[in-house]
Amino acid sequence: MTVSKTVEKAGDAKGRKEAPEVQGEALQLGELSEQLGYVLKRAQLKVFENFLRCMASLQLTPAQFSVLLLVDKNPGRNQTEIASTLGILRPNFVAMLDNLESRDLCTRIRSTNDRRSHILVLTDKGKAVLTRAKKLVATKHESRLNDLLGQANREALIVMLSKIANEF
Amino acid sequence: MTVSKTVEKAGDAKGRKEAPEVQGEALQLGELSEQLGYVLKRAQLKVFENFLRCMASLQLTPAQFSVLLLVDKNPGRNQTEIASTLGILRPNFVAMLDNLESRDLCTRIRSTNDRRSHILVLTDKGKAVLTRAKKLVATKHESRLNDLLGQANREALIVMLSKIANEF
DNA sequence: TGATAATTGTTATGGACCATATCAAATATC
DNA sequence: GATATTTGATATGGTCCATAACAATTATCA
Repeated sequence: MTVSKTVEKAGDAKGRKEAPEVQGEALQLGELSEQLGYVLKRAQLKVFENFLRCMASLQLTPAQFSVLLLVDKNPGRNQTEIASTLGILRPNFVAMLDNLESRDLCTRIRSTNDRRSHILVLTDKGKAVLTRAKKLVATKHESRLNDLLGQANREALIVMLSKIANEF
Repeated sequence: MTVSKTVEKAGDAKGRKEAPEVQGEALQLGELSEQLGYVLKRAQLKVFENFLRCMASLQLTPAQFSVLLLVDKNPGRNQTEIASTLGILRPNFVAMLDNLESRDLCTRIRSTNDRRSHILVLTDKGKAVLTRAKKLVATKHESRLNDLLGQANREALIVMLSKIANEF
Protein backbone atom coordinates (compact mmCIF):
# COMPACT_ATOMS: atom_id res chain seq x y z
CA MET A 1 0.00 0.00 0.00
CA THR A 2 1.20 3.45 -0.79
CA VAL A 3 1.10 6.60 1.21
CA SER A 4 -1.03 9.16 -0.53
CA LYS A 5 -0.83 12.62 0.82
CA THR A 6 -3.87 14.33 -0.47
CA VAL A 7 -3.62 17.82 -1.70
CA GLU A 8 -6.50 19.71 -0.26
CA LYS A 9 -8.67 21.81 -2.48
CA ALA A 10 -7.56 25.38 -2.62
CA GLY A 11 -11.02 26.86 -2.56
CA ASP A 12 -12.17 25.87 0.92
CA ALA A 13 -9.78 28.03 2.87
CA LYS A 14 -11.73 29.44 5.78
CA GLY A 15 -8.63 30.21 7.80
CA ARG A 16 -8.67 26.54 8.72
CA LYS A 17 -5.37 24.89 9.51
CA GLU A 18 -4.55 22.26 6.93
CA ALA A 19 -3.37 18.88 8.13
CA PRO A 20 -1.39 16.36 6.10
CA GLU A 21 -3.63 13.37 5.67
CA VAL A 22 -2.43 9.80 5.79
CA GLN A 23 -4.18 6.52 5.14
CA GLY A 24 -3.84 2.85 5.69
CA GLU A 25 -0.44 2.49 7.30
CA ALA A 26 0.08 1.29 10.82
CA LEU A 27 0.53 4.05 13.33
CA GLN A 28 3.89 4.77 14.91
CA LEU A 29 3.82 4.22 18.64
CA GLY A 30 7.01 6.20 19.08
CA GLU A 31 8.04 6.97 22.63
CA LEU A 32 4.80 5.47 23.85
CA SER A 33 6.24 1.96 23.67
CA GLU A 34 8.85 2.96 26.23
CA GLN A 35 6.55 4.73 28.63
CA LEU A 36 6.46 2.70 31.82
CA GLY A 37 2.85 3.52 32.64
CA TYR A 38 1.59 2.71 29.19
CA VAL A 39 3.23 -0.68 28.86
CA LEU A 40 2.44 -1.50 32.48
CA LYS A 41 -1.25 -0.83 32.03
CA ARG A 42 -1.51 -2.81 28.83
CA ALA A 43 0.36 -5.75 30.34
CA GLN A 44 -1.94 -5.67 33.35
CA LEU A 45 -5.04 -5.73 31.16
CA LYS A 46 -3.72 -8.70 29.20
CA VAL A 47 -2.86 -10.59 32.37
CA PHE A 48 -6.26 -9.98 33.97
CA GLU A 49 -7.96 -11.00 30.75
CA ASN A 50 -6.04 -14.25 30.70
CA PHE A 51 -6.71 -14.80 34.38
CA LEU A 52 -10.46 -14.53 33.82
CA ARG A 53 -10.30 -17.02 30.96
CA CYS A 54 -8.38 -19.50 33.09
CA MET A 55 -10.85 -19.09 35.95
CA ALA A 56 -13.98 -19.21 33.84
CA SER A 57 -14.97 -22.58 35.29
CA LEU A 58 -14.72 -21.26 38.85
CA GLN A 59 -16.08 -17.79 38.13
CA LEU A 60 -13.41 -16.03 40.15
CA THR A 61 -12.09 -12.56 39.44
CA PRO A 62 -8.53 -11.59 40.38
CA ALA A 63 -9.87 -9.58 43.31
CA GLN A 64 -12.02 -12.45 44.57
CA PHE A 65 -9.11 -14.84 44.25
CA SER A 66 -6.93 -12.51 46.29
CA VAL A 67 -9.57 -12.37 49.02
CA LEU A 68 -9.79 -16.15 49.24
CA LEU A 69 -6.00 -16.44 49.33
CA LEU A 70 -5.67 -13.84 52.06
CA VAL A 71 -8.50 -15.13 54.24
CA ASP A 72 -7.13 -18.65 53.95
CA LYS A 73 -3.66 -17.50 54.93
CA ASN A 74 -4.99 -15.31 57.77
CA PRO A 75 -7.93 -16.98 59.47
CA GLY A 76 -9.51 -15.06 62.32
CA ARG A 77 -9.18 -11.59 60.83
CA ASN A 78 -12.02 -9.16 60.37
CA GLN A 79 -13.26 -7.31 57.29
CA THR A 80 -11.30 -4.11 57.74
CA GLU A 81 -8.04 -5.97 58.16
CA ILE A 82 -8.51 -8.10 55.07
CA ALA A 83 -9.85 -5.23 52.99
CA SER A 84 -7.16 -2.75 53.94
CA THR A 85 -4.24 -5.05 53.19
CA LEU A 86 -5.75 -5.60 49.76
CA GLY A 87 -6.21 -1.88 49.22
CA ILE A 88 -9.98 -2.25 49.18
CA LEU A 89 -12.05 0.38 50.97
CA ARG A 90 -14.42 -1.01 53.58
CA PRO A 91 -17.62 0.20 51.92
CA ASN A 92 -16.63 -1.49 48.67
CA PHE A 93 -15.69 -4.69 50.44
CA VAL A 94 -19.22 -5.28 51.68
CA ALA A 95 -20.74 -6.19 48.31
CA MET A 96 -17.71 -8.32 47.53
CA LEU A 97 -18.21 -10.37 50.66
CA ASP A 98 -21.94 -10.56 50.08
CA ASN A 99 -21.11 -12.20 46.77
CA LEU A 100 -18.60 -14.68 48.19
CA GLU A 101 -20.90 -15.51 51.09
CA SER A 102 -23.92 -16.02 48.80
CA ARG A 103 -21.84 -18.56 46.89
CA ASP A 104 -20.92 -20.28 50.15
CA LEU A 105 -17.20 -19.65 49.71
CA CYS A 106 -16.66 -17.43 52.73
CA THR A 107 -18.44 -16.78 56.03
CA ARG A 108 -18.79 -13.78 58.30
CA ILE A 109 -18.75 -14.74 61.95
CA ARG A 110 -19.62 -12.16 64.57
CA SER A 111 -16.66 -11.93 66.91
CA THR A 112 -17.27 -12.69 70.57
CA ASN A 113 -14.35 -10.49 71.61
CA ASP A 114 -15.51 -7.43 69.74
CA ARG A 115 -19.10 -7.73 68.70
CA ARG A 116 -18.72 -4.94 66.15
CA SER A 117 -16.44 -6.95 63.91
CA HIS A 118 -16.97 -9.87 61.59
CA ILE A 119 -14.35 -12.59 61.54
CA LEU A 120 -13.80 -14.01 58.08
CA VAL A 121 -13.39 -17.71 57.42
CA LEU A 122 -13.41 -19.84 54.31
CA THR A 123 -16.11 -22.50 54.13
CA ASP A 124 -15.19 -26.04 53.18
CA LYS A 125 -16.41 -25.31 49.71
CA GLY A 126 -14.36 -22.12 49.73
CA LYS A 127 -11.24 -24.07 50.60
CA ALA A 128 -11.95 -26.61 47.91
CA VAL A 129 -12.53 -23.91 45.32
CA LEU A 130 -9.36 -22.13 46.38
CA THR A 131 -7.36 -25.32 45.96
CA ARG A 132 -8.70 -25.82 42.48
CA ALA A 133 -8.15 -22.16 41.68
CA LYS A 134 -4.52 -22.34 42.75
CA LYS A 135 -3.98 -25.31 40.46
CA LEU A 136 -5.59 -23.53 37.53
CA VAL A 137 -3.52 -20.43 38.13
CA ALA A 138 -0.31 -22.42 38.36
CA THR A 139 -0.86 -24.66 35.37
CA LYS A 140 -2.75 -22.37 32.98
CA HIS A 141 -1.78 -18.86 34.02
CA GLU A 142 1.60 -18.48 35.69
CA SER A 143 3.11 -21.27 33.65
CA ARG A 144 2.47 -19.17 30.60
CA LEU A 145 4.88 -16.58 31.91
CA ASN A 146 7.60 -19.17 32.09
CA ASP A 147 6.97 -20.12 28.50
CA LEU A 148 7.11 -16.49 27.49
CA LEU A 149 9.97 -15.13 29.62
CA GLY A 150 11.72 -18.09 31.15
CA GLN A 151 11.90 -18.96 34.83
CA ALA A 152 14.68 -16.56 35.76
CA ASN A 153 13.14 -13.59 34.01
CA ARG A 154 9.74 -14.36 35.48
CA GLU A 155 11.15 -14.19 38.99
CA ALA A 156 13.10 -11.04 38.21
CA LEU A 157 9.93 -9.45 36.87
CA ILE A 158 7.97 -10.21 40.03
CA VAL A 159 10.76 -8.80 42.17
CA MET A 160 10.92 -5.58 40.18
CA LEU A 161 7.17 -5.11 40.18
CA SER A 162 7.06 -5.69 43.93
CA LYS A 163 9.75 -3.11 44.37
CA ILE A 164 7.77 -0.60 42.37
CA ALA A 165 4.57 -1.42 44.24
CA ASN A 166 6.25 -0.96 47.61
CA GLU A 167 8.88 1.71 47.12
CA PHE A 168 7.82 3.89 44.24
CA MET B 1 -31.80 -7.13 55.12
CA THR B 2 -30.89 -7.42 58.78
CA VAL B 3 -28.85 -10.27 60.09
CA SER B 4 -29.66 -11.83 63.48
CA LYS B 5 -29.05 -8.92 65.72
CA THR B 6 -26.81 -9.75 68.62
CA VAL B 7 -28.83 -12.76 69.69
CA GLU B 8 -25.82 -14.84 70.57
CA LYS B 9 -24.05 -14.20 73.79
CA ALA B 10 -20.46 -14.87 74.54
CA GLY B 11 -19.71 -18.43 75.45
CA ASP B 12 -22.65 -20.27 73.93
CA ALA B 13 -21.31 -22.24 71.02
CA LYS B 14 -24.56 -23.31 69.40
CA GLY B 15 -23.00 -25.42 66.70
CA ARG B 16 -21.32 -22.24 65.57
CA LYS B 17 -17.95 -22.69 63.99
CA GLU B 18 -15.38 -21.02 66.18
CA ALA B 19 -12.66 -19.17 64.37
CA PRO B 20 -9.27 -18.63 65.92
CA GLU B 21 -9.12 -14.94 66.54
CA VAL B 22 -5.98 -12.95 66.07
CA GLN B 23 -5.18 -9.37 66.83
CA GLY B 24 -2.69 -6.73 66.03
CA GLU B 25 -0.09 -8.49 63.99
CA ALA B 26 0.54 -7.76 60.34
CA LEU B 27 -1.20 -10.05 57.92
CA GLN B 28 0.67 -12.64 55.91
CA LEU B 29 0.49 -11.98 52.21
CA GLY B 30 1.59 -15.50 51.44
CA GLU B 31 1.40 -16.57 47.82
CA LEU B 32 -0.26 -13.29 46.96
CA SER B 33 3.09 -11.53 46.79
CA GLU B 34 4.11 -13.82 43.95
CA GLN B 35 0.92 -13.59 41.96
CA LEU B 36 1.71 -11.81 38.73
CA GLY B 37 -1.67 -10.11 38.42
CA TYR B 38 -1.65 -8.85 41.98
CA VAL B 39 1.80 -7.30 41.91
CA LEU B 40 1.25 -6.00 38.39
CA LYS B 41 -1.92 -4.18 39.37
CA ARG B 42 -0.40 -2.63 42.48
CA ALA B 43 2.67 -1.49 40.59
CA GLN B 44 0.47 0.05 37.91
CA LEU B 45 -1.54 1.97 40.48
CA LYS B 46 1.61 3.33 42.09
CA VAL B 47 3.07 4.37 38.76
CA PHE B 48 -0.11 6.15 37.66
CA GLU B 49 -0.32 7.87 41.02
CA ASN B 50 3.21 9.14 40.65
CA PHE B 51 2.58 10.17 37.07
CA LEU B 52 -0.37 12.32 38.13
CA ARG B 53 1.73 13.99 40.83
CA CYS B 54 4.49 14.78 38.33
CA MET B 55 1.96 16.17 35.85
CA ALA B 56 -0.04 18.18 38.34
CA SER B 57 1.17 21.46 36.86
CA LEU B 58 0.04 20.45 33.37
CA GLN B 59 -3.12 18.63 34.45
CA LEU B 60 -2.48 15.66 32.18
CA THR B 61 -3.61 12.12 32.89
CA PRO B 62 -1.66 9.14 31.54
CA ALA B 63 -4.36 8.59 28.92
CA GLN B 64 -4.32 12.23 27.81
CA PHE B 65 -0.54 12.20 27.62
CA SER B 66 -0.66 9.10 25.43
CA VAL B 67 -3.12 10.79 23.07
CA LEU B 68 -0.89 13.85 22.71
CA LEU B 69 2.14 11.66 22.08
CA LEU B 70 0.37 9.58 19.46
CA VAL B 71 -1.25 12.49 17.62
CA ASP B 72 2.08 14.29 17.54
CA LYS B 73 3.83 11.23 16.16
CA ASN B 74 1.04 10.53 13.66
CA PRO B 75 -0.34 13.75 12.26
CA GLY B 76 -3.17 13.44 9.76
CA ARG B 77 -4.92 10.47 11.39
CA ASN B 78 -8.55 10.38 12.34
CA GLN B 79 -10.26 9.65 15.64
CA THR B 80 -10.87 5.94 15.12
CA GLU B 81 -7.27 5.31 14.17
CA ILE B 82 -5.84 7.12 17.17
CA ALA B 83 -8.40 5.68 19.56
CA SER B 84 -8.08 2.09 18.42
CA THR B 85 -4.29 1.96 18.64
CA LEU B 86 -4.62 3.21 22.20
CA GLY B 87 -7.26 0.62 23.04
CA ILE B 88 -9.88 3.30 23.53
CA LEU B 89 -13.36 2.67 22.17
CA ARG B 90 -14.60 5.36 19.83
CA PRO B 91 -17.58 6.42 21.90
CA ASN B 92 -15.33 6.92 24.92
CA PHE B 93 -12.82 8.87 22.89
CA VAL B 94 -15.29 11.64 22.11
CA ALA B 95 -15.40 13.15 25.59
CA MET B 96 -11.64 12.83 25.85
CA LEU B 97 -11.15 14.86 22.69
CA ASP B 98 -13.79 17.36 23.77
CA ASN B 99 -11.66 17.94 26.83
CA LEU B 100 -8.36 18.31 24.96
CA GLU B 101 -9.99 20.54 22.36
CA SER B 102 -11.63 22.76 24.98
CA ARG B 103 -8.19 23.28 26.49
CA ASP B 104 -6.83 24.16 23.04
CA LEU B 105 -4.35 21.30 23.01
CA CYS B 106 -5.78 19.39 20.06
CA THR B 107 -7.99 20.18 17.07
CA ARG B 108 -10.48 18.19 15.03
CA ILE B 109 -10.34 19.04 11.32
CA ARG B 110 -13.01 17.72 8.98
CA SER B 111 -11.25 15.75 6.26
CA THR B 112 -11.81 16.80 2.68
CA ASN B 113 -11.12 13.27 1.44
CA ASP B 114 -13.68 11.60 3.62
CA ARG B 115 -16.05 14.07 5.12
CA ARG B 116 -17.13 11.59 7.78
CA SER B 117 -13.82 11.63 9.56
CA HIS B 118 -12.03 14.13 11.73
CA ILE B 119 -8.31 14.56 11.28
CA LEU B 120 -6.51 15.16 14.56
CA VAL B 121 -3.75 17.71 14.98
CA LEU B 122 -1.99 19.20 17.94
CA THR B 123 -2.30 22.95 18.36
CA ASP B 124 0.78 25.05 18.97
CA LYS B 125 -0.16 25.12 22.62
CA GLY B 126 -0.63 21.36 22.50
CA LYS B 127 2.86 20.91 21.11
CA ALA B 128 4.32 23.18 23.75
CA VAL B 129 2.50 21.37 26.53
CA LEU B 130 3.62 18.03 25.16
CA THR B 131 7.24 19.19 25.14
CA ARG B 132 7.00 20.28 28.74
CA ALA B 133 5.20 17.07 29.65
CA LYS B 134 7.91 14.94 28.09
CA LYS B 135 10.52 16.78 30.14
CA LEU B 136 8.58 16.31 33.35
CA VAL B 137 8.07 12.62 32.65
CA ALA B 138 11.74 12.12 31.89
CA THR B 139 13.15 14.04 34.82
CA LYS B 140 10.59 13.38 37.53
CA HIS B 141 8.94 10.12 36.55
CA GLU B 142 11.03 7.75 34.48
CA SER B 143 14.23 8.79 36.18
CA ARG B 144 12.81 7.46 39.38
CA LEU B 145 12.80 4.00 37.91
CA ASN B 146 16.50 4.25 37.24
CA ASP B 147 17.11 5.24 40.82
CA LEU B 148 15.03 2.30 41.98
CA LEU B 149 16.04 -0.46 39.58
CA GLY B 150 19.07 0.76 37.69
CA GLN B 151 19.28 1.49 33.99
CA ALA B 152 19.73 -2.09 32.79
CA ASN B 153 16.90 -3.47 34.88
CA ARG B 154 14.63 -0.65 33.85
CA GLU B 155 15.11 -1.49 30.20
CA ALA B 156 14.67 -5.20 30.85
CA LEU B 157 11.44 -4.46 32.68
CA ILE B 158 10.01 -2.47 29.78
CA VAL B 159 10.95 -5.23 27.36
CA MET B 160 9.28 -7.90 29.48
CA LEU B 161 6.12 -5.87 29.97
CA SER B 162 5.91 -5.16 26.24
CA LYS B 163 6.27 -8.85 25.58
CA ILE B 164 3.42 -9.60 27.95
CA ALA B 165 1.27 -6.84 26.48
CA ASN B 166 1.79 -8.10 22.94
CA GLU B 167 2.15 -11.86 23.21
CA PHE B 168 0.33 -13.01 26.30
C1' DT C 1 -26.93 4.02 -12.17
C1' DG C 2 -29.30 3.16 -7.83
C1' DA C 3 -30.28 0.26 -3.86
C1' DT C 4 -27.88 -1.58 -0.08
C1' DA C 5 -24.09 -2.10 3.07
C1' DA C 6 -20.32 -0.26 5.73
C1' DT C 7 -17.84 3.46 8.15
C1' DT C 8 -17.30 7.78 11.12
C1' DG C 9 -18.35 10.53 14.83
C1' DT C 10 -21.74 10.94 18.24
C1' DT C 11 -25.30 10.23 21.94
C1' DA C 12 -27.44 7.52 25.30
C1' DT C 13 -27.09 4.13 28.57
C1' DG C 14 -25.68 0.59 31.84
C1' DG C 15 -22.11 -1.88 34.43
C1' DA C 16 -17.84 -2.22 37.15
C1' DC C 17 -14.80 -0.03 40.12
C1' DC C 18 -13.43 3.57 43.32
C1' DA C 19 -14.02 7.31 46.86
C1' DT C 20 -16.52 10.06 50.45
C1' DA C 21 -20.02 11.07 53.86
C1' DT C 22 -22.90 9.18 57.12
C1' DC C 23 -25.22 5.95 60.27
C1' DA C 24 -26.20 2.52 64.28
C1' DA C 25 -24.09 -0.57 67.21
C1' DA C 26 -20.37 -1.64 69.97
C1' DT C 27 -16.23 -0.49 72.19
C1' DA C 28 -12.51 2.54 73.99
C1' DT C 29 -11.10 6.60 76.51
C1' DC C 30 -11.14 10.01 79.83
C1' DG D 1 -20.76 8.01 82.93
C1' DA D 2 -20.09 11.35 78.96
C1' DT D 3 -17.59 11.48 74.85
C1' DA D 4 -14.85 9.72 71.14
C1' DT D 5 -13.51 5.95 68.21
C1' DT D 6 -14.12 1.72 65.61
C1' DT D 7 -16.77 -1.64 62.69
C1' DG D 8 -19.82 -2.98 59.24
C1' DA D 9 -23.12 -1.04 56.36
C1' DT D 10 -25.84 2.20 53.17
C1' DA D 11 -26.20 5.85 50.02
C1' DT D 12 -24.24 8.37 46.57
C1' DG D 13 -21.33 10.35 43.00
C1' DG D 14 -17.37 9.99 39.84
C1' DT D 15 -14.66 7.68 36.41
C1' DC D 16 -13.76 4.23 33.25
C1' DC D 17 -15.41 0.73 30.09
C1' DA D 18 -18.73 -1.56 26.89
C1' DT D 19 -22.87 -1.89 23.81
C1' DA D 20 -26.69 -0.22 20.99
C1' DA D 21 -28.35 3.04 18.03
C1' DC D 22 -28.43 7.16 14.92
C1' DA D 23 -27.34 10.70 11.03
C1' DA D 24 -24.14 11.76 7.65
C1' DT D 25 -21.13 10.07 4.43
C1' DT D 26 -18.86 6.73 1.62
C1' DA D 27 -18.26 2.02 -0.41
C1' DT D 28 -20.14 -1.92 -2.78
C1' DC D 29 -22.22 -4.24 -6.40
C1' DA D 30 -26.33 -6.00 -8.90
